[in-house]
Amino acid sequence: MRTSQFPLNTVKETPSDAEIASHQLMIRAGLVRKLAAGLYTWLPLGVRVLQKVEAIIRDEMNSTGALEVSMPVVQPAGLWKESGRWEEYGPELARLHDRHGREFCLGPTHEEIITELARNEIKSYKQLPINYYQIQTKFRDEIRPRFGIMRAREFIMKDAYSFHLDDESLQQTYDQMFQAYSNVFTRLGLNFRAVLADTGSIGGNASHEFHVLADAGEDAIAFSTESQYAANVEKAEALAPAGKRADAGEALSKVATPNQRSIEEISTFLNVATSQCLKTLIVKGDDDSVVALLLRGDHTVNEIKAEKLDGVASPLTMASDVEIQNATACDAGYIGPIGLNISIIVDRSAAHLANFVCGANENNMHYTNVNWARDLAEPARVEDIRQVIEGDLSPDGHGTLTIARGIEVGHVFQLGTKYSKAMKASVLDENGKNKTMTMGCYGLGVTRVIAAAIEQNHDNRGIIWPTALAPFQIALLPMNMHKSERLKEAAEKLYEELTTAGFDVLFDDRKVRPGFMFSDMELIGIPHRIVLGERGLDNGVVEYRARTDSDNQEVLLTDIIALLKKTSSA
RNA sequence: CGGGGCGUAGCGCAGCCUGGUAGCGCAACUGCUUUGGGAGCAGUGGGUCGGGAGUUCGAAUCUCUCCGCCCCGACCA
Repeated sequence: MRTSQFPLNTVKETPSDAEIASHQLMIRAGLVRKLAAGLYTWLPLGVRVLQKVEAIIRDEMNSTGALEVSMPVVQPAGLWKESGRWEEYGPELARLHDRHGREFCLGPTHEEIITELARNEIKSYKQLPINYYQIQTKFRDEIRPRFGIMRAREFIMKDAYSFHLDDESLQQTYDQMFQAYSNVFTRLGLNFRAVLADTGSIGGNASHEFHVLADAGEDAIAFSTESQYAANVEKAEALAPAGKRADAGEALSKVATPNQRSIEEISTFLNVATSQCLKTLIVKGDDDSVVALLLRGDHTVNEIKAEKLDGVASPLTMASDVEIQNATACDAGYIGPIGLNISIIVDRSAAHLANFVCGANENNMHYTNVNWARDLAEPARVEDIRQVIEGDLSPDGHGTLTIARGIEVGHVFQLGTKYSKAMKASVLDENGKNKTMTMGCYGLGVTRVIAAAIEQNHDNRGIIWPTALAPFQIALLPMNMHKSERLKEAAEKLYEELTTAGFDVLFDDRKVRPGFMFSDMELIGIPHRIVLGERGLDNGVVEYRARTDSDNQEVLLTDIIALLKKTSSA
């Protein structure tokens, strides 16, 4: 491709409304343009990248035997009412009417449609298992679209849905999909983790999210330093600290702590570590009651874990000042478990504390050297209610946890019969009996994975595409070609040879200055660059430089193709 | 949804407080020069100042209203 035929819509200035690197670079490199909040147009360069990703996904999906279909974006409300999601889904589901007043929605996902297809087309167990997939545009009316392509309202997703007679078959396909996803992300050259996800109320045996590790990620991931264990921070179990609780030391004492309310203030004022303080949170319980949650001072409560507990209101809600006054006779900031007359739930780590500091249930007073069993009863109810932190023991017993941010780019899920049951999708089994099919679903964010790849691969000059994603493999840059017929001939010849050798080449035949070409090619992230100049031509050499290199390398014109074949396959 | 901010040329912004008829840089176009890291000089074109209403002799500027966009958000205990 020639730049004279393939415009590069690059911009030098960083758009003011782009926060993260991938968003800025996608605009600057001319991959996308914003149309409205959360809506983007893909330019020719961006489409090439999209197509690369889609090709890899198709390749991996097809090799598992999955079958490509294409379902409508506009979906009739009836099916959503059947599944119950017309009511379940909030305003994120964009609803509309046609000219006859019939109700429709823009598909945020396609479970209903595929289940409708399956119940009509699949009658016998002999047709199972089957796995349908599509690469399709989705629409979710996000509360707050942000980060460009990363959290857009309209986006492209590969979604697959498998149907089975039994759970064993589902597990098999699930494992295949897990492997296919790992293959896709590996081929795309991404640093990713398969993360254990909560199967929640929908049930099923397993669910994994695939996350690309990047600082701009919206999710925090905890993963083991030594094993394959990885989980969303919200879901990672916090084990009790190892070893026995320390023995009680000095006697309990009550100290004045005027105007010292927060853990940080108390820690500084009394010169004790925050991990030696006890944090007492008062939250709403069932009915009109309130409940105390006890945590170590350096830990934070995990709302998801806490609100699941019996006696705790869901969603987790902090008690009001009035409720705190009624329950404790002191202000927030001086609450503690000693003499507290409401039900108490103690975090595992807090139950392991000895000689700790806590509020005295009296304004401007705290206790020090507090010990369970000696100064107050042993915790009656110990639960895991906190967020894991870096360095915690890995829940699987191997290694400790590291915490990194991740961008969710894939999710594989054993759905079970949620949709097939609601929508009566069944087949006849060997005995001629009706049997509800069991389902799996497997999503992969096509547009998001591109943003994620850029987050993970860029520098101050622009994008550094992994080979598999690059819109072009090679940038062929002749220096001032318009001034030298000899150079033009050599460049044309090399372009021809490279193209014939099977490379995607971007031949910069614009009449622009060298620096301009270099900057453009670096911004759009072409992995390999060949510079042709008059001087080199005299010696039969060109300059080669990989996007990741900092120096040029002189290569004989006759060797360049062999070199590129070697480096691009390595 | 709540809170904060922004909307002026294709892009990035100034002007607004204190009303007097719109400017800077980049980009675009033309010419000359230049030519190995986003060139220089000269010139040209481009604006319903987000929309509407109001106050005023006069509104980008003040008031009201609508729209669009961006950012942040429920552990003080």
